[in-house]
Amino acid sequence: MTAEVRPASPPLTERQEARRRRILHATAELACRGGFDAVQMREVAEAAEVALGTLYRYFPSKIHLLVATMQDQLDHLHATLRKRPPSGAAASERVAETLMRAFRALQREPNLADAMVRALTFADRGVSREVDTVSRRTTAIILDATGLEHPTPRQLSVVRVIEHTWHSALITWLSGRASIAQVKVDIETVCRLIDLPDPAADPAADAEPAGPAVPA
Amino acid sequence: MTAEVRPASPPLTERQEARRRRILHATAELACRGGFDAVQMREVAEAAEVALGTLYRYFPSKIHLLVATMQDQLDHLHATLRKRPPSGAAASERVAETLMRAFRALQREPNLADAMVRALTFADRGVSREVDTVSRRTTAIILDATGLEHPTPRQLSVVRVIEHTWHSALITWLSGRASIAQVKVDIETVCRLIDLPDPAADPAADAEPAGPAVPA
DNA sequence: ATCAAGTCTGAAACTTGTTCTAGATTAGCG
DNA sequence: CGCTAATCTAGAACAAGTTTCAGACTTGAT
Repeated sequence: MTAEVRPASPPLTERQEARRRRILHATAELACRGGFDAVQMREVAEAAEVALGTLYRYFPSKIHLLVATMQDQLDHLHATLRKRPPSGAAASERVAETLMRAFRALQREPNLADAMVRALTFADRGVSREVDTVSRRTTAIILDATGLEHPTPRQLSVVRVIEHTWHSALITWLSGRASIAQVKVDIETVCRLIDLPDPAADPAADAEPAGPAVPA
Repeated sequence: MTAEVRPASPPLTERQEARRRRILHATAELACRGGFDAVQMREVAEAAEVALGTLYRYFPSKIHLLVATMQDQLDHLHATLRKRPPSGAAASERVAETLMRAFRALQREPNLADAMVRALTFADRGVSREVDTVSRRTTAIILDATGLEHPTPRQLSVVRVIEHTWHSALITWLSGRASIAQVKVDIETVCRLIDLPDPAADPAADAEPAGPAVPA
């Protein structure tokens, strides 16, 4: 619950970049077998061949580490998705298709998914910045799928709702409380919101347009 | 990650019931100042005047304890809500009104909300049963607000999506990444799904109707 | 090449959730 | 009442996240 060293990351040397990569790689490795609990800081440090203190210098907590891993994986995913854009006619279909593709990717490594998603939702205020980065990337993926160039505030809210559903549905699946089929139905259900017309004037829609409300 | 003693709870003696109450009360107390981190098992035990081992006999983990606390609070809430049912004309308005009332209740004790919600989303498979109870109570509250007597599978999916949004929006608020106004907009946005007509035939809608998919 | 500042290592210590043990208490029953 | 099984207590012990520290190593600038 400490650590304040964000104000613009100083450029890393090559060896440092390599260490960072080794750490993230070891983390994903351990997460793939065993999930959240199997990612133990001492083991990550050992597998990445860095001292425990160094691991904590790079990632100030286990949660930071796993959220950073998620950022990493999201980058891969976004790149993959760009290569073959969704094919549906309606925006809602394209978004649902995109999310189901992401879902299938997560199903391939359910333990890794477990580790990343649990970290994401367990993160407290100290990890706001990093969680927000993940959220912005997810938003970007969804907006890409909609094809919208200049989304209205209402549409942004719809995208947020889709993201909420996405995260929470993942959790219920990971904790064994919902089936894959149910997640699919829920995603398709929420995506229907996209195609709804914007009501002309709704004063509630643009209270606090976007951007996080992170306190100093 | 052990403990299997659910198959019908044996009736508790009076003293046991009292202990259970003391524990839940102490938990809520500690949670109110300090949130999730302030609920420390040793402190709960001390405040409730039971031994640590006894605390663990009643609630096999901190997560179980906090989820049970949430069940407790939900009961209060549901009772309160029944007294003054929502007044909106459309089902979507009534649900939004109900959830916003619940939200305002949580705002009164944000630390307690933090403890309960974090526990809920962090819970792993070992807590499925208890989390599912909370989920069913939440569903009941929402269905009450809709006024629907015999919801269709599609409508149940909508209710699940609303629940997803509710949980996830709470998390973003608790972690300081969304304002109260944003949560309000998101809730109102997702509630618009309720008033959508049921498309006549959608084969996806009734794959795996309801009920948790908890493995033995 | 050399010095200062910053970084990395290894190891121990500390915190808090969880488990375990031995003995005291309690509850139900004949 | 007296017995037995279950429950409760106090406290130690263990596990994993986090912090700390002394000393070795790098880096960058002179």
